[in-house]
Amino acid sequence: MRDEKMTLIMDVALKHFANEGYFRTTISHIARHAGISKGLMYNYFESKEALLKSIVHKSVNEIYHNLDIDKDGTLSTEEFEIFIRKIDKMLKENKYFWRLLFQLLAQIDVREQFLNAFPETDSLIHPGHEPGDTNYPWQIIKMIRDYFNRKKEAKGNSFDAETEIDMFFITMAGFAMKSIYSEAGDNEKEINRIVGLFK
Amino acid sequence: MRDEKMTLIMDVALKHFANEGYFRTTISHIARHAGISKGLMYNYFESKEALLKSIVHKSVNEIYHNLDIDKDGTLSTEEFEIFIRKIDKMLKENKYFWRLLFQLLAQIDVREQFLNAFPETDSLIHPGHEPGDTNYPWQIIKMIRDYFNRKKEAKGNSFDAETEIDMFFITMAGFAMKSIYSEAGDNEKEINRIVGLFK
Amino acid sequence: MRDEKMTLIMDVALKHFANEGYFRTTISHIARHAGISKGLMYNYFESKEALLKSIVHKSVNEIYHNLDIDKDGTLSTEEFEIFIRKIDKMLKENKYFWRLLFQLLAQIDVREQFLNAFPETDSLIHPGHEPGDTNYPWQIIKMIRDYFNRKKEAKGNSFDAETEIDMFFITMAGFAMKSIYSEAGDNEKEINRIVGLFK
Amino acid sequence: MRDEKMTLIMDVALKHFANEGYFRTTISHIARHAGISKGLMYNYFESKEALLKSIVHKSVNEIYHNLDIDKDGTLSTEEFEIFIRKIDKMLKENKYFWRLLFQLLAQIDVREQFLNAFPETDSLIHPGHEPGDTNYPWQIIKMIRDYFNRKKEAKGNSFDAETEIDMFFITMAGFAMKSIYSEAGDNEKEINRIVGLFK
DNA sequence: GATGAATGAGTATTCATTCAT
DNA sequence: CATGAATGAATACTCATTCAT
Repeated sequence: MRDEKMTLIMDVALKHFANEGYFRTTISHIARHAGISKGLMYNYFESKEALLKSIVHKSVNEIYHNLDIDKDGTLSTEEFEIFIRKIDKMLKENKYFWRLLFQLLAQIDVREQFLNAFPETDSLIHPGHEPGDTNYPWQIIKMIRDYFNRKKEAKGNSFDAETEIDMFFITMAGFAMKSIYSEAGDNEKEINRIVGLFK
Repeated sequence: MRDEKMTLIMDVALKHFANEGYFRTTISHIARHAGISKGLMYNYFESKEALLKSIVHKSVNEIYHNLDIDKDGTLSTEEFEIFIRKIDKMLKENKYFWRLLFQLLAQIDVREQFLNAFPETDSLIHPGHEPGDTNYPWQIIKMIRDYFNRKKEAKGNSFDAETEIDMFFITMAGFAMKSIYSEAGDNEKEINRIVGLFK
Repeated sequence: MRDEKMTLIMDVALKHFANEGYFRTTISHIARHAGISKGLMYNYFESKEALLKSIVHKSVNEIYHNLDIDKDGTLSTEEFEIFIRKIDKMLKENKYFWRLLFQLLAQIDVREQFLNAFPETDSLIHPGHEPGDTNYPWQIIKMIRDYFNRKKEAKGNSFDAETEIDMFFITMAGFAMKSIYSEAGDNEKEINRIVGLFK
Repeated sequence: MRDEKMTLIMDVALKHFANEGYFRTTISHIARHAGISKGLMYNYFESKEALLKSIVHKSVNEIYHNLDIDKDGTLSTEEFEIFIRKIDKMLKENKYFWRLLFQLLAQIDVREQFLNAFPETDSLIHPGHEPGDTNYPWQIIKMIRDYFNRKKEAKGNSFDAETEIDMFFITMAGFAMKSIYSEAGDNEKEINRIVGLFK
C-alpha cells in the first residue's frame, strides 16, 4: 500500500511536471491532485527534487524493460524494424515522461546532471547486463551505432555510417517530438518511411 | 541609447533564459549581468513576462527577416535548397532563442499562448504582407506545404504529399534539436542528406 | 513494564535534549533511538512538553534523594564538606540533566515556568517535609543560607554572610559548569579548595 | 544607513535570541520588532544562521576592543584588578550576548562550531596581533594562565598554579552566570572578594 | 498495547515588483 | 534616467500530534 501511494504521487507529479513544467508545479498542487496532504508527500519523498529523480529513474527503468532489447545487444535487420515500432509504442505510452525529459534536457546544467546519473562506461553492452545498470541509455546508443557500422561492412565504403547514424538520431528525435506533443493518432506512415530509410 | 540598453538587457536575458531556464533566471541575475540596477529593468520592461515576450517577438522578427522569403511566398526547387541552408544558418545564429523556444513550447499552456500570439489567419501569405504581421510562422509553414503539394502534381499520385510534409517537419525538428544543443561544428553532410531526401 | 518503557523513553530523551537541545530533538528521533514507534510515545506522555516536564521532575526527585539531606535540614560544619562532595558526585551522575537544566534556564520565560513548578513557600523546610514537596530546591538554598548565617554568629560582624553566600553560589555554579561540560576526570583539588574557602 | 539597519536588526535579534532562545525566535518576530519586512532581513543577512554568526562575531569583536588588553599581552598584578573590573563591566554591557553564548555553548555540537570559528593557533599572543585575529579568546586565556604561572615563580612550589587557574575560571564562570541572569545591581563586594582571592 | 500513515499549522526563504531618493 | 532599499505573496519543507488499524 506504501508502494501504491508512491506510484499515485509519482503519476500525478509526472503529469503536472510534464504539462505545466517542473518549476511551476507546486508541491501543494501535486498533493491536492493526489488527494493527500502536503506533509505526507515528504513521508515518501525527501524533497521535490528527490521526487523528480524518482520519477526519472522509474520511467527509465520501465522504458528499459519495455524496449526489451535482445540480451546479446545486437540488432539484426529484422529486429531493427521491431525496434523502431517498440520505440513508437514507448513514446505513446510514456508521453508524459518524454515531455518532462525534453523539458529538463533543455536546461544545460540539468542535462549534465542527467548524464552523470546515467554514466557511460567502458563495459558497454557487457553480456549479462542487469536492469540495475545505469548505463542502459548508452547501451542502446551503442547497439544502434553497431547496427549501422555492420551495414557499412555489407554495403562497402560508399555507405557513410557516421552520417547515417546522425541522420537516424535526428529523425528519431524529430519523430519523438511530434509523437509526444500531438494528440495520439497513429504514425504508421511515418514509421514505414523511417524503416524504409534506415533499415 | 534607450534601444541599445533594451537590446543589451534582452540579449543577457535570452542567454540566461535559454541556458538556465526562464523560471530559474531571476531579474536580479539579469540586471547584475547586464550591469544595470533591478529598478531600471522596469523602466524598459513592464514585467518579467513582458521581457520574455519582447525577446520572443524580436527574435521571431529577426528570423523572419533573415529567412528573407521571396515576397511571392513560393518555393521553387532551387530555392528549396537555399531555404534549408538558411534554416541551418539561422539555427546556429539564434541558438539561444531556439533553446528558449523549445523550452517554452514544452509547457502545453505556454504553447497555447504562443499560438495565440501568432495566429493562423485565412489570408495566409496575402500579397503585400508586412513584417508586422504576426502570422508569419504560418506563412512559412504554408509555403512548405505548397512546395510539397506542387511536387505531388509533378510526380503523380504515388507521391504521398502529406506524409512527405510530416517527414520533412520531423526531420527538421530533429535537425534543429541537434544543432541548437551541440557545440558548433558544421552540419554539411546532414544538410546534403536532407536536401537529397526532400528536394 | 509500563514504568520501564517510560524510563527508557525519558533516558533517551534526556540525553538528546541535553546534547542537541530541546528544540532540535524531534519526537521521531527519540522514538527511533528508544526503539519504539512515535505513536506509542503518546501513550506514555501527553506531549513533548509533558515529556520534558516529567524528565525534570524525575531528575529533581532523584537528586533530592541522592543529596539525602539531614531530615532536620541543618548543615553542621562536618556535614558541609560531605554536602559539597555529594554535589560533586551528583553533578557527575546527572550530567545530562544539568546540561538540560542550564539550557532551559537560559531562556528567561522558561526560567519562570521552572520557578512556578518549584514554588518557594513560607513553610520552607517544614518539619516532616515529603519527597512530593515541590519546594525542595528552595529548602536546600535555605539550608545553605542558614549555614552561613550561623557561621556569622560564630565569627562576628566582620564576617559578611550575604557576600559569602553569594560567593558560594557563584563558585558552585562555576564548578557545576565545568563539571557537566567536561569529560569526566576528578575534581579533587578543586573540591578541596572550595571546602577550604567556605567550610 | 545600511549599517544602521544591520545594527538595528542585530540588536533586536540578539535580544530575542538571548531571552527566548534562538530556535523559538522566528524571523517574522525579529522583523516585526525591528519594524521591517521579513524579506528585507534577507537583504542584509543570508539566513537566520548567518544572522546569528554575524551577531556572535560582532559581539566578540566589541568585547575584544572593550577589554583593551595591553598590547604586550601580559598582566601585571595591578593590571589584574583592572582586568577583573573590565570583565564585570563587559558582562553588564553585553548581557544579552553572554546569555546567547551560554545558551549556544550548552549544545555540544554548536560548541564545536564555535571553537572552530575561533581556532587556537601556535602564535598565541603574537606581538602586533590585530582585531581581525580570530584567536583572541585564546589569547586572553593564555594571558591569564601566564599570570598565574608567573605568580608561581614568585611564590614557590607550594603555589599550585594549575588548580589556581581552574578555580579562577570556575569563579569567573559562576560570576558571569550570576551577573548576566540577574537584574543589574552592583557586584562590588563580590569583585573585591575575587580580587582578594586571585590577585 | 503498538504501529506508522496522515495531517496541517508553522517556519525559513525567495523573488518579482514598487517607489522614495 | 538610475538606484537599491523595501515589500509581501508564494513556496518548500518540518514536525508535533492524531487516529484507524
